[in-house]
Amino acid sequence: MSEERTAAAESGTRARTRRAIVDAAVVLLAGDPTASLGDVAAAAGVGRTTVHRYFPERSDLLAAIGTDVLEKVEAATERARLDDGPAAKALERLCQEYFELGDGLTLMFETPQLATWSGWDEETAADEHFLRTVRRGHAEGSIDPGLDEEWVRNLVWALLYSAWEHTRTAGASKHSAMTLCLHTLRKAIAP
Amino acid sequence: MSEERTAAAESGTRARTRRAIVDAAVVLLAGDPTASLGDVAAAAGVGRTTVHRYFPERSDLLAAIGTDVLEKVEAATERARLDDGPAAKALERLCQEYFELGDGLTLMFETPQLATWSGWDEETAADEHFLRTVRRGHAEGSIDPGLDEEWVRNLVWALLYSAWEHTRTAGASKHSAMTLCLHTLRKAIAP
DNA sequence: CCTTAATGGAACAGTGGTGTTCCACTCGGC
DNA sequence: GCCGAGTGGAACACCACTGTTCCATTAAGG
Repeated sequence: MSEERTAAAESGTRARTRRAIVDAAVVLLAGDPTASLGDVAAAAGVGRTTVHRYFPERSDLLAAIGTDVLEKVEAATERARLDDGPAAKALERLCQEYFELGDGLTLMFETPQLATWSGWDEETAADEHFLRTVRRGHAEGSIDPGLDEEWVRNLVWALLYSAWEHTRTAGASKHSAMTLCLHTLRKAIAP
Repeated sequence: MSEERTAAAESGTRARTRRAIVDAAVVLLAGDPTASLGDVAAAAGVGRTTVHRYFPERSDLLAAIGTDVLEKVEAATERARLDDGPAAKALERLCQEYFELGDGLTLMFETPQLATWSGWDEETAADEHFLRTVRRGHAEGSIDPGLDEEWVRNLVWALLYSAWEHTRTAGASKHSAMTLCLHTLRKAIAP
């Protein structure tokens, strides 16, 4: 009973290789969604054959990436403790957590297909929690009631994406980009 | 002296066909940047051969799209009369003009390669005018001096993209999306 | 140390988009 | 009605990526 299970539990080595491939793919595909599997393999430092061993088809890799990013989003959402304190402050904390997703941010933003690939067709727990928090902000008066939930969600993602791009193009530090992002968000959602 | 010139002047029919192809390509590629030339031809209602007749290589079509969108951006920028009145108001007018770009907006936002394809490698007149207006806003006190020009530019594009997406996903009307966009921009850039 | 897991590389067939050529067709205007 | 510009479609070679198989080599780990 040391190993196997329904689908999980891989030998340490395999788990590590798998991670290397997924991580490399995230970075590479964020920059160029059409990158070939050969490129991914090279970036991950493994042979193309190995990539196919772990992900028989391209779509399998995409699905794995989707699941991976989703997990990170869910984890970040939990860390933000959305139910604590004023809703507006909660969204700021969420921004800081999400910002750590880095290139995963770009993928989420420009490749909504990833959503369809992996499990989450409909609303995810994180998304639902987000929208609920915005409504709480409307009720308690810390978020402009003129901005409906979906718009606030779009806004937050757009700001995060902009901030991430700002570090890549304007060469700004992650910290200063985050400061601008939070500053802008705070003013935008204030009643 | 009825026709030809350095590069312009096509027989009315050719000009119309050309437009149909470029317009269809903008809409199609905004939705899926990997769409094949066959798809573009079908969307434009012409044969694949015809597409190649006008644009020998795929990159030629991309360049044409880049030029086309760029022209529209420049025209929209002029219509916004950035030098009139308070800079903050000028940016709001610019937003409204840019919003009319529709799918061109998506392309500009997620396909910065288009910039490289066509002529404008470096700063364009529109971009320069935009940054100058932001600086004017800083000086006259209508724009938050804590937000540097590049960030404001990123912000405006991100808001526009979000608003456009908002009409496509949340099914919002163009008008309500624009209202949210302007409302958010106004608060975000206020000192 | 020795077995097994894990890997890399070569070689292959299949696929889909690309770019080209050629020819027949159809308009619109003279 | 005629003519040529403009077009569509078929057929073709080409190429990059994909997905598969097989084998030799390496690293892990008991």
